[in-house]
Amino acid sequence: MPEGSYLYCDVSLPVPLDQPFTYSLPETLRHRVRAGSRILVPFGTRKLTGVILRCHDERPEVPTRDALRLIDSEPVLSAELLALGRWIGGYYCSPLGDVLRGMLPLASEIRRGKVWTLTDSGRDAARQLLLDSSPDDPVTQVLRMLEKRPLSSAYLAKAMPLGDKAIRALERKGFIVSEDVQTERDPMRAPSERLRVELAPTPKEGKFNKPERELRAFLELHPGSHNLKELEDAVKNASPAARSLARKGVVTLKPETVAVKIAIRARHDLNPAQQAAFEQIRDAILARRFQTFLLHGVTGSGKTEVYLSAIETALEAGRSALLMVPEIALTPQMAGQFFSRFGDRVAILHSAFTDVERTEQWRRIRSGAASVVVGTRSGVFAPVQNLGLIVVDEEHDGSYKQEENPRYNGRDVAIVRAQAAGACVILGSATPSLESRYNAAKAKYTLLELPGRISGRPMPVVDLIDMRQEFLETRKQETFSRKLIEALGARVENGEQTIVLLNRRGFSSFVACRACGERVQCINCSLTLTYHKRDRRLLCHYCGYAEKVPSKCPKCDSEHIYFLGMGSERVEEELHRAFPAARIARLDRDTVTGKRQYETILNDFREGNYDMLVGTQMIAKGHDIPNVTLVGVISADIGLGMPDFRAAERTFQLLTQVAGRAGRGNVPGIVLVQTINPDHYAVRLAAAQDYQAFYEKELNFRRMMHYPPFAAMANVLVRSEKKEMAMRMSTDLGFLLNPPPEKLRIMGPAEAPVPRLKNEYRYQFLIKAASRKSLNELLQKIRAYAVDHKWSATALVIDVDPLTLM
DNA sequence: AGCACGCCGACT
DNA sequence: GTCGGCGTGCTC
Ligand SMILES: [Zn+2]
Ligand SMILES: [Zn+2]
Repeated sequence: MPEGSYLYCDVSLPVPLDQPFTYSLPETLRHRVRAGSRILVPFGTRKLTGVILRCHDERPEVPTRDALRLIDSEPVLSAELLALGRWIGGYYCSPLGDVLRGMLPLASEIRRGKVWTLTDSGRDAARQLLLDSSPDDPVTQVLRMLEKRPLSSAYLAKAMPLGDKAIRALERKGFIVSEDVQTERDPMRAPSERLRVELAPTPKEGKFNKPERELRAFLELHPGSHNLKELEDAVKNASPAARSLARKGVVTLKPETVAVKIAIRARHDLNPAQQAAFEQIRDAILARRFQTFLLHGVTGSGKTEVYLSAIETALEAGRSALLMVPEIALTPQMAGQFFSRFGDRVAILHSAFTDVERTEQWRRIRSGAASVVVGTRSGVFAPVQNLGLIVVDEEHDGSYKQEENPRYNGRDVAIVRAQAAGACVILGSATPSLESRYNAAKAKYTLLELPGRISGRPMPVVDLIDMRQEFLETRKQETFSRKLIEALGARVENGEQTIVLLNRRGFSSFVACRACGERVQCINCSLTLTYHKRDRRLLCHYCGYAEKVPSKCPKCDSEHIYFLGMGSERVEEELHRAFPAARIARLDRDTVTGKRQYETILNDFREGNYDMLVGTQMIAKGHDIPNVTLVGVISADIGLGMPDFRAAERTFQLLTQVAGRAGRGNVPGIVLVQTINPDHYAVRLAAAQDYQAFYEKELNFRRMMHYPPFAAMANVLVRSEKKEMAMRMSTDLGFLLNPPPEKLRIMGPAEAPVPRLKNEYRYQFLIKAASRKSLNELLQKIRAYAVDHKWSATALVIDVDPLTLM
């Protein structure tokens, strides 16, 4: 890496303008700038943090402004990662600035902070106003808050959602001023259990209060670093004392290293199938050859042991390894497996960590101190050196796809990164995505199969229950079939645990009027509101809008309101009614607001504090769901009716995954699946646990319809708050795309499946292309068209390789 | 995307 | 007359 002296640098900025900006470098920065470092630059009236793409001496045609400050002396993005970012920008049609922002260790750090301060005249005005104006006037409130201390605009916006106008009015009058601040994260803000305190090498002298003196004395007596929380037992008020001593330079605070205390776990011997799979992977790693493996094995077939052995091989060869897991699976238990095998060589990248902890993990990875990285989707950007292996567990999982810009798929980015690095990739799944499995069939990937469960554990027995037949026989529309009730009752009797799945949140999915047929809709979206009984309100699952439960029809005033469609909350209630003595827990987005509750509920279930676990797909995913003897599926039909070509695949995956939770030890589990589509191939073949048959059937459908993996696909959506605007954009784009270029099929313009969402009208085009190249060329043409016609940057949404078509 | 500038209705 | 609405244009 050349370290010369440069006059200019090209900077990528987090703005929707897909171009670099050239800045001149002041004397002090000329020899320090490097491609991949962050830099603070003036941009219009603002200051922005961008990433340096290139340093050079070529005077640009336009006049330049001076860069302000270099943030990193060492690049945060290596040349390898910069190149990967460029690839993502091109492939997924996203501005490079957006891509790079998402690759940085702390995306939040990029967001510039603005702090509002009262001016002198503002202080006078505040005193006046506080005397004679109403206290709930937003202007008065803002002044009162700022009188105590300056506040960040983010804080003000949160405290007063409607204070925006008041703030601007006050600024115009000169009562308040704003200042751009580059927020340096204050390490002292972390909770005490996550901090270690140590005496500074040359502690400064000064006046101290009692807790400060005691803490200092303790640290002199017990040299080394101590966990701050634990110190509080020995020294009263240690936490505030440590923080104030740190400010005075007497002690230093640093983040606690994430430590899970588990004894180094002995490695299991691999069974023959595992060994055979491992040997192929090992050979590729040792040959430093880029190769992608698809490791296909049912739940409990021992994929993890293969991962662990492969990672070990990479480490022994002096290379590092990256393990990607779905968002929901990254739990302490999951991390613990890796700590126990690889000790402190492991770094965990997790959104639940504080900024300080994440920075610390990131630093350990870049320095090479950590050579095994466990992370989620964005973990693919971990700054590992000398990458030898990337494992993508549950490769079919939807959480690898980012549903906002840049809309990349972490699994696919992993493969591109590995290819550039000459590394291996293992894609693991019990239900591989059609794309991956097809790539294996075409020999683009190497297929490795792990047949059956390890140590001869039996596969579960799956029974389909035809709910149409059940209705004919009982003449009653019940939630639970007689067979399921009986099976659940027997488990409660025996003290065995059960899992009950219904992949739909809430109590009932809509509220309707018997008199006029009206269904209560969201005011922002063309969707019905879901009834949430516990919260006594109707909720929109897409925009969060909520309203009270109506007692009469909002349209015709009739009081004959009824609730339709069943959700997990109602299943829980009906189970309570059917089994009053059973202890029941529910696991879905409504009972799990943070990571903590998820773990608490599962731990309680594991310890036997509950008899039944009801929930949505959350109870099917995740590695730490305990196995049970009975799994009940209330309705396999949810999702099958979705206007989405992946509906069958998703249903198959979900049913297969939840069935995998059945069976303990040598006792085969039982899975009872209720459905009104017992003949649908996704349901039938999931019950038969026949992946191969499903794959072939679904592949035929995709081939016939020119869907992936037989076409490269993109969803192009235009949106606007004004319906006419959205329609005009879609018709204009329709003309541009007509006639469609060679080798491209274009469906649209059409209303999006959700025509109005978050107060925006939406129209879409589905583009299917025989070649990647022709698809990308067309998409770039569409982008250029949008820029030429001055569409707002948010009006056009391009989703390459979409997972959902909403 | 932000943010400034600029041009028109409706309030002191 | 000013205040404040949001259309338009620019950012190295
Ligand atoms: Zn009505
Ligand atoms: Zn809504």
